[in-house]
Amino acid sequence: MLSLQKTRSRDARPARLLPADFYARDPRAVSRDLLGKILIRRRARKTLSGRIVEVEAYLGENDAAAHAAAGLTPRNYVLFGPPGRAYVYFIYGNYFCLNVSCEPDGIAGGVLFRALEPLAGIEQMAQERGVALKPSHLAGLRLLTSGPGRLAQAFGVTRERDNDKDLTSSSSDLQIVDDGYRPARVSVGPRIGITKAAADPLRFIIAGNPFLSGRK
DNA sequence: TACATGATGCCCT
DNA sequence: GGGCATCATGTAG
Repeated sequence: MLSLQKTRSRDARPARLLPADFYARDPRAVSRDLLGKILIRRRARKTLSGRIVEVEAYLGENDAAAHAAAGLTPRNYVLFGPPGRAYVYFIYGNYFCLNVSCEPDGIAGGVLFRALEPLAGIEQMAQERGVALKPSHLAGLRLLTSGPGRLAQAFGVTRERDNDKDLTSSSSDLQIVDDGYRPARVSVGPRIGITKAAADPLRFIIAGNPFLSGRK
């Protein structure tokens, strides 16, 4: 049986807000370095947070699977803009997906958040997801943030509310911070749910983490 | 447990 | 009008 909260930091080290230059790099490098960082949604009543355990890199206009491959459009302009901004898109008529823009301003690239390990605000996440939660039950917790559509819903992410939001601003209600945690082992494999460029190893995971997306 | 399928709406051609 | 960086549910084994 896997223990819960495998990645909860024991350190008292204060969390550091990731700056824009962290994202102003190749999405593959950003992806690897985002594993283990913490996504935070600050709300009036409660703060939600989750450890990043699975991401995918989407490259520029030469990546056939990337939205940027279509060239600059009203939908995907954030990918071409400054680094560290939220790119949110609507998919399959039901779900939003959250990305962060990479590369310097003018160059396209992004990272898709595919799975988090819930850390704080779990009751609120369950409410957003509309799931009845049995406390400390792993199968139930996995339903909250194990998948890109799920984590966006759990964190209340929408295109209207969050698209083009600056994740590197200290005044932002959506941020990514480093609390000093470092993954024991990172694995890389093919991206999920795509047909073009499907073989490229651009999916990055914390190996063995119980909150990865997909069936167990 | 594994796989197939329907729901659902926006964007781009 | 086709396709889509998904998820929940149903059915078969």
